[in-house]
Amino acid sequence: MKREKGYLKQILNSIDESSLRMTRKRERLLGALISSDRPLSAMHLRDRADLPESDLVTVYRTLEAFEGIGIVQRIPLEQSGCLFELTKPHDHYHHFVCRKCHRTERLDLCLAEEMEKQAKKLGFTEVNHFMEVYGVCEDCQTSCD
Amino acid sequence: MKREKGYLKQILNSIDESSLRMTRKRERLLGALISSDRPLSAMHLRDRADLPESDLVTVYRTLEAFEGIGIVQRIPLEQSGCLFELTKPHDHYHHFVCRKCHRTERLDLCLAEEMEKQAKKLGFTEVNHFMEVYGVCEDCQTSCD
DNA sequence: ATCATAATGAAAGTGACTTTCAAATAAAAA
DNA sequence: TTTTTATTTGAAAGTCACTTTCATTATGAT
Repeated sequence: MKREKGYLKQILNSIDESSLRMTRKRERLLGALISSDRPLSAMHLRDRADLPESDLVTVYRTLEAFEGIGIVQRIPLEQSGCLFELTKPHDHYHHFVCRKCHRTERLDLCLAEEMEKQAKKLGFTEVNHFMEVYGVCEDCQTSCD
Repeated sequence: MKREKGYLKQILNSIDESSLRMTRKRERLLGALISSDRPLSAMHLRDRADLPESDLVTVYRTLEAFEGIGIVQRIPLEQSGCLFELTKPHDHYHHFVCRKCHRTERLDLCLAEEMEKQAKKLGFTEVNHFMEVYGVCEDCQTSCD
């Protein structure tokens, strides 16, 4: 998960330009997102940000707010739940997700344009898309269970 | 949602070849799937099959069983829940899904091969993928809410 | 410092399944 | 046809991942 130069500055700018208030908790959560080299669940992010157990609700609200201003992307998991990752503002990615350990790799492939074209032909608006690939990563193949 | 000729016979064969027992409830549910021209939720399918409210659990179990033998596909919705549709055995499709009315259109586009190739390069096995496009269909654009 | 707006915390609520386990029923075997 | 065996069902409780409510507190623009 390589990040471009200037990436963080862009993220901070997005926050500044939004109406979001930067509280201590949000700073910690942002730090947790920045420090992680992979998408994490809300619960893992709460732990990584050293927030108390009861703050899960704040984590969800903050992630939703960050998603709203385009600096966080949500990766749906196969059965339920999702992971969150920091993105270059308003960018988006697709992933390979290990269904055992939830390790992810970015997929350098996106059909956005082709799909939007087809969607428009069918009369759909406000189009977005999900495309994720699930499998079992190398490490998990050898471990039993 | 055009269905090929011989489609139903293939589905019945799949059931015969499986270890699934064909009960009255399963027949009704299969009928509900066959008679619908679009993917439906478990609840809608229960209603369309005229099964009592309490039989939702049976509907889920049957859909899971049908999915297991490859004659039903699950279409995840954006926020939570999913729709189910009958498929040619072991085939799969991608969709445009209206996020208001859940009307779906098939998308004649799939990156399976390209993705599987990339997945293998990264060491992933047991790969599958999900790719759905969400938007608002023509009918829902004019209705308020 | 004031104040309008936004964020937080505790607790209850929600939706969509999923599990448990005993009772009923299919299909296979005798 | 009658057993036998495995599968299916039904009712009820449980689970998971959030989401809402609402009173309290904090932020940041003026």
